[in-house]
Amino acid sequence: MKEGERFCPVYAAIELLQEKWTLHIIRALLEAPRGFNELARAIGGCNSATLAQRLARLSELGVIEKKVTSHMPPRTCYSLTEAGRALEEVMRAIEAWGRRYLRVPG
Amino acid sequence: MKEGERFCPVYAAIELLQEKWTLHIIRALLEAPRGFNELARAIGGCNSATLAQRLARLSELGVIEKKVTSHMPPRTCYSLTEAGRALEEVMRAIEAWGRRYLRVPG
DNA sequence: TATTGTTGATTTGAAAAGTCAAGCACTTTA
DNA sequence: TAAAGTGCTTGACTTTTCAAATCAACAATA
Repeated sequence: MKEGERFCPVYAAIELLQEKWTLHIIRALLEAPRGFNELARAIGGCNSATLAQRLARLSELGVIEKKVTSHMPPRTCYSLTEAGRALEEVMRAIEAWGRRYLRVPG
Repeated sequence: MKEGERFCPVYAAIELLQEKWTLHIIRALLEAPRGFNELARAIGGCNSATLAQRLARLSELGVIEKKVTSHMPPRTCYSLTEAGRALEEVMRAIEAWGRRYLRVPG
């Protein structure tokens, strides 16, 4: 919450997007729906405990959707909801900025 | 780095923006240049140790600029560089998304 | 047939990151 | 004269993230 205790959706959006791995998850899911481990690999090796927590939170907020297609062996599919897909504009802005202003360090 | 060890500017941009407080800092500085404590208050009470570290990193990457106008009593002014100002588009996208999709919880 | 490798998680203890409170040396305000 | 403000730094403490082990069931390999 913060910012004088009244709810600010922009502050809340920033709080959400700045959680570690969240933007990477969005980026990967914008590309294609994925399973749990597949997603972990796609975003560059997030550990499963953190990933599970992020996915739970994003699901709870209605940004992503989880479909279980098999129980044992486990098989799940995570995809973006409409709200999630709307983050494509944020991603595009970040991509454009990164390509324009970030260079290989050293 | 990650993503097969070759440098990906988009991955790097995400890594930068997902550091805690970074987006809040950008947002506050897009509004106006500010001093250290003023900035801490504006973004909702980030502690000084973390803030100092974030500002150092952003400065190093050329996103913000630090000007010392007085040594004792100390007085500094942080502002965005061109690269920093270019993040306005990212902020605008985040703002639009937050207002459209985030509601007061409960 | 037996081993190995998948799948989506959860649990562990240890490492890393972030927070908190105090303090610095000095000016301005009350 | 005292209190409050400036921009940080330091060391102790708490929270978050981490890698590794583990699970049951099946597929593919040896």
